[in-house]
Amino acid sequence: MDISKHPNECIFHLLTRAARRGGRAFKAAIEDLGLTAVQGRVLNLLWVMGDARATELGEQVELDSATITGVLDRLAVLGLIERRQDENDRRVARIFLTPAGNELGQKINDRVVPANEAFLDGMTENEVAALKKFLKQL
Amino acid sequence: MDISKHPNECIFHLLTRAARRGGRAFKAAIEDLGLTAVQGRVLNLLWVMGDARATELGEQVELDSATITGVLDRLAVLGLIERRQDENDRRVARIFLTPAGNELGQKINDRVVPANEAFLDGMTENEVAALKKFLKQL
DNA sequence: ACATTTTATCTTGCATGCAAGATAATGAAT
DNA sequence: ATTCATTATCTTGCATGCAAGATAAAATGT
Repeated sequence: MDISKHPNECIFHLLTRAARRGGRAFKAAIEDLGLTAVQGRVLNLLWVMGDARATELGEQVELDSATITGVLDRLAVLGLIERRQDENDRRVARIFLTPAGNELGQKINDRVVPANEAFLDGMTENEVAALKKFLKQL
Repeated sequence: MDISKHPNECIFHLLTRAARRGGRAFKAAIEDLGLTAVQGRVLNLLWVMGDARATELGEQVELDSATITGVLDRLAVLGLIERRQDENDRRVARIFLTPAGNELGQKINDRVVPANEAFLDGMTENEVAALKKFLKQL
């Protein structure tokens, strides 16, 4: 199949479409908790990691420093996280969950597995494993 | 593998990361032409389709009407496209490439296949086919 | 014909996404 | 110690991404 005349064969096109659909599905899964998809992913990631540096979170969710700063700002305003200067390296902003953030992080976590299953409905376990393997190596 | 403790197993996480990497790769492939990744994809799509309604373009690239409006605005300012009211249905904005847009659309198209190959380097043809099939059905 | 509903696009407001550059603190080299 | 390079974060400016709602034109129902 010739990509040049079939946009649907272009990997960039396909990845963008799939990611947007996934983003909407995840957003729908956590919408009632009052967070956007990105905020939810960052909060859940922090819940899994315990605490982390701002840049570390950004790397995990593939956001650059400019973007993660804004996301953390909003999570802080919502009272879900706290920024504390690292004692050993005062350049570092160490991020902690507040009790409210911890609670919400866990709630999101409880929904991740069902949301994944719903989104991947129709694919066999082997197919899902293959898809994930491909996505990881890109 | 338990997703709840391993963000890297979450399909939303994996799709977002892969799509962002793809976006950067595509952007790098067309950067010297002076367009963003989204603008490039829309212009190339229009080049393939000949002409199209605004909404039609938005559906293809998975952008909603609010977003596609802005993208088309910028492409129009750059002198690459023209908006003409459809004669049969005056609600419809029919989008046409200008000569400059047509030329640029083709240049982008010439780079799509090489950029795909570079990005998918390391995967076999069968793996690529499987990946695309999965992405299409999500 | 007229009111209602639907459709295509645009507008507004806010949240990413990212390039480029500013700032401050650490580390390395002399 | 002082200079230089590096690192972590933040700021600015502009381009998506999208919810909600406005607007105008077309289709539908009575």
